[in-house]
Amino acid sequence: MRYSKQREEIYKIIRNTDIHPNADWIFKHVKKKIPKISLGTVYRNLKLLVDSGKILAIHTGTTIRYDGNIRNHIHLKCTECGNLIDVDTPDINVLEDLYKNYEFEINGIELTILGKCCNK
Amino acid sequence: MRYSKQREEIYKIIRNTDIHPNADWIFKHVKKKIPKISLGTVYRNLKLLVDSGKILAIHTGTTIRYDGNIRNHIHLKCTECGNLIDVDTPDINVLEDLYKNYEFEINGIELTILGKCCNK
DNA sequence: GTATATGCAAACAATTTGCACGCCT
DNA sequence: AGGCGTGCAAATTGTTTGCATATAC
Repeated sequence: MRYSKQREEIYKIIRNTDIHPNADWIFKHVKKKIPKISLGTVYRNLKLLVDSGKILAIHTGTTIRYDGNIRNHIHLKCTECGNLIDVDTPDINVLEDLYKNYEFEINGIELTILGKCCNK
Repeated sequence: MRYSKQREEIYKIIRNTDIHPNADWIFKHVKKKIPKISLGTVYRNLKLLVDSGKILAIHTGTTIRYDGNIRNHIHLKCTECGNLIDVDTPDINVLEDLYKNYEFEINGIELTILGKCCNK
């Protein structure tokens, strides 16, 4: 993968926020630095960053959201405002143990806990 | 909510499968019973069924999938083929306890465990 | 009879892709 | 110089909506 100014900026933006933004939010923000960037480029780079393990894609709701924190963690998701709060994950080995009889090789988890946060 | 043949068939189909189908799969299957049904009707009824708590919507991946099993449970999701396997959930009270200091009122969870199932 | 549900098609939103050009290496 | 990355616009995919007609109650 070759260096690109666009990809670097996109990555920086994702690393520096905890709101778990979607492609459009990222697009609007990269534009401030690189006004001519196109939405297609944002999507292409997001895919590259996810595939290379630099960021995570969160499939919750209708749009894909992105997370610069690639440590295992859990999201508390507010059903009212969609807000996602990062919390620590219990050790993945506990899960391996719990489901060992399903012949399923665990390599990650996506846990979303639904409820209401203090904004509502 | 008034009775409709269409909604009844859609609900039956979802109850009688464990593949966690998406709207299009459901559409194709209802058509066998009700050939003139439209995709719009399927989507409208899926929303009604979700809102009335008869089925669950699973937001994992790019398309919404539906689940006729409304008991709390966890999905083992294969990253290769997208297959979802139902497994039991640890008591939700354990989670309430674990995250009580976030001022977050838990009312549900969506846990997807990623890995490889025995098809691959 | 009246209001809700339907079928159809058009609209919409999120994401992907083809192509000519530009810029890393 | 060569090839990967970009900008732009058009294409795709999944989902929603407006409207006239049909159907439950």
